[in-house]
Amino acid sequence: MAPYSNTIEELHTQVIHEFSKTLEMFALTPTEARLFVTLYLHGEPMTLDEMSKALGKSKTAMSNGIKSLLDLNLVESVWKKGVRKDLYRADENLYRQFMTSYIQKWLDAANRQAHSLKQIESSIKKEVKQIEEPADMEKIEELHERLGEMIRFHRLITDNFKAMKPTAKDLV
Amino acid sequence: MAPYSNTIEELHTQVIHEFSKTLEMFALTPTEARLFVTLYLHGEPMTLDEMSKALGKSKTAMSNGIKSLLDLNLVESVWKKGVRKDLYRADENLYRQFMTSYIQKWLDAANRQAHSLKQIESSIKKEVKQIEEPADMEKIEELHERLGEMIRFHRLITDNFKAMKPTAKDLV
DNA sequence: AATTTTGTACAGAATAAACTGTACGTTATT
DNA sequence: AATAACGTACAGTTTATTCTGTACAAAATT
Repeated sequence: MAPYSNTIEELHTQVIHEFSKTLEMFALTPTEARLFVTLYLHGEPMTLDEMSKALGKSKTAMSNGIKSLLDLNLVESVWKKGVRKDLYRADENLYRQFMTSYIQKWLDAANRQAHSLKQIESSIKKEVKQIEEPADMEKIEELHERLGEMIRFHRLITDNFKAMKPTAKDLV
Repeated sequence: MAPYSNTIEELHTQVIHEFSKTLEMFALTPTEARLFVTLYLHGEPMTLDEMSKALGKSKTAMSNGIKSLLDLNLVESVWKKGVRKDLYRADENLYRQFMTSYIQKWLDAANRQAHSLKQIESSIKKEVKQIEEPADMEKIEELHERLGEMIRFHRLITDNFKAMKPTAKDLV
C-alpha cells in the first residue's frame, strides 16, 4: 500500500463512522445507525449473518437492530429466489425515507402527548369546581394556564412537522 | 379530599410527567426534561436547592442539569437583589425557544458532519489516482457515489431546518 | 481576617442499556 | 419423516450512563 494514503477499507470505515453520527440525530441508537449505513453502503441486500460479520456483533444484535429499523420503515425485507435467509435492504432515497420516518414519529408522539394533556385538562376543570380555598384556586388556574401553553406548543409542533413532510418533488 | 378527584399536587405531577415526554423528543434526557418542566411550571426563578427539593435529587445533579439547559439556551440565570444563590428561570416562550435551540443543534451538527464527509471525499479523490486494480476502482467509485448522496442529504437537511426557524410572527 | 455559604469537580455506587450465547420453535431441505 | 438451517426469545454478563456524597475553591457575611 502506498504511503500517506488510505485503503479502501479505511475510507469505508470512516464514511460509516461519520455518517452514522448524522443518522443518530434522527433518534437512532449508534448501533442502529451503523447498521443502516452498512446496509446503505453495501447496496445489495444483506443477510443477518453478513451484517453480523460486517459489524463484528452477534446475530441476535443484528436481529434486534433490523427489527427497530423495520419499525421505522428505514429498511425493508427482500425476497430473492433460491435464497433461504432473510434479506434486508436500506432504502436508496435517504432524504425522503428519513424525513418521512422522523416526521411521522414526531406527529405520533405529539398527538399522543397532546391527548394526555387534554385529559389532564378536563380533570383540572372538574377539580376547579370543587375548590373553595382561594389559594388553591389561584394555584390551579396558574397550572391550567400553563397547560394551555403546552397544548398550544403541541399544536405548533404538529403544524410545523406536517409542513415538513417531503413532497413529490423530493422523490428524485 | 373529595373522592374521585385529584389533588393539585397530583395534577401537577401528571403534567410534569406528560410534558417531559414531549421535551425528551427534543433530545433532552429525562432528567433535563423534568427539570425544565419544573422550572417552567414554577414560573418564578428557582435556586439549585429548591430544584433539588422539588425533584428529590442531589444538588450536583441539579447543577449538571442546569448546565446542560444553559448550553441549550433553554434556561437563563437571573440576578435578584439580596439573593445570594444563583437563580434560574425557564424561558416563557416554549415554542420559539425549543425550536430555535433544536434547529440550531441540527444545523451545527449537519454542518460539522458534512465538513467531515467532504474531507473524506477529497481523500477518495486522491486515492482514485493511485488505483490500478479495476476491481478496486469500481469499489471506490461506488463509495464515492454514495458519499455524494450523503453530502446531498446534509444539504437538504440543512435547507429544511433553516426554513423551520421560527420567525417574528411566532414571537407572541 | 475568620467563618459560613454556595456551586462544582471528582470518585465510587446505583441504575439502565447493549451485547452475547444458548435454547427452542419454525421452516426448508434431504 | 428425519435432519439441518434459520431467526428470535431469554437470561446472564458486560458496558455505559446517571446519581450521590464528600471535598474543595470562590465568594459573601460576620
